[in-house]
Amino acid sequence: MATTAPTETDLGLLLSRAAHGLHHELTAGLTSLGISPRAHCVLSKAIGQELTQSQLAGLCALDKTTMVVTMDELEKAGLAERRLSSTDRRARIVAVTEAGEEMVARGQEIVARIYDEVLGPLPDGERAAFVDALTRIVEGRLAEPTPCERPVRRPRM
Amino acid sequence: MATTAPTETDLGLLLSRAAHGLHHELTAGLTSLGISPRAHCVLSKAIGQELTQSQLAGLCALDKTTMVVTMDELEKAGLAERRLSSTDRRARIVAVTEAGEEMVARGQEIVARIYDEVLGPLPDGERAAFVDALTRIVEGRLAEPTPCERPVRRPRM
DNA sequence: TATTGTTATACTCTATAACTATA
DNA sequence: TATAGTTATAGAGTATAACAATA
Repeated sequence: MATTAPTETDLGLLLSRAAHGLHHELTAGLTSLGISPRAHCVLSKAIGQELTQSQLAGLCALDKTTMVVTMDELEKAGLAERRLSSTDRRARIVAVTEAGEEMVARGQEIVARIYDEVLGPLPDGERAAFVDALTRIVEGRLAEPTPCERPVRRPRM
Repeated sequence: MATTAPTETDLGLLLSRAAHGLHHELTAGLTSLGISPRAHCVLSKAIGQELTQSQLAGLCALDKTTMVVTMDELEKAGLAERRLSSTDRRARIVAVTEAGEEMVARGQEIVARIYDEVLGPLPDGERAAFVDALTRIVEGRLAEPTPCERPVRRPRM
């Protein structure tokens, strides 16, 4: 009957399931607004700022070509605009429209509720500690990725 | 100068970056053994067990067709075999070969080292709490995904 | 020469659908 | 009728490459 040792905690699987599960919830929750989690993320980080597409891509961990696609969507939906930078004529500043600000506001409500539900299993006192720990992990060893022959693609957002 | 409120913690982005970052490290670390994180995960969970492909797929959060592909790889590499179940003639039991056991042992060393490095930014006392919290989150609200018209694909593994 | 943004396209990879065999 | 596994293929979506404009 001696089955082998109960597989030790699989951090990779845990994080993968958590990220995918949350992404799923965000996708489901935001469909009522007709916006993707990625578009919402870009929009919410651009609001009230004067960021170029590449700066925004960096903040959202997106490839620059993926940012182009995202901006195309946002512009077509009238939620954001590309404006010429006054200091660098190559760059485009991402400006959020009024409709975009409205969208972010409504999106944030949904997103905040989902975050709250997802963190629900943790006692109040532990939530901040968890998010803080996760932040430190992301900014730690993972911030300087090991070079890898076969590039590892970003997950869907 | 009043830039808008510093975007509140973006749990989605954090988890996405953590999962992707770790996946990247695992991929880079395991290339020396010629095995993918997914194959290692399947192998490590099958070892010493008598699990069918679909049971294993459930444990590893894989689609059954993805499991077929993975098993094809593992079998071709001589790391695992499909055996007929003695109780259900439809099912295939995943058996890990000796070479497979050796591979898991070597892989676990690498994976354990990477986990240790990734959790490095956390003080010793917090690591277990973090993993525990993450586990509860995954087993909480995220365990019963909200129905969603547009199915959200699993991330790459 | 390096960088921003764009376009077009190639590639990776998961999921769907259809099917067989068995329960 | 439902499930395990397989095959083939569609489909989604990110990354690569090449290019134009500018720094």
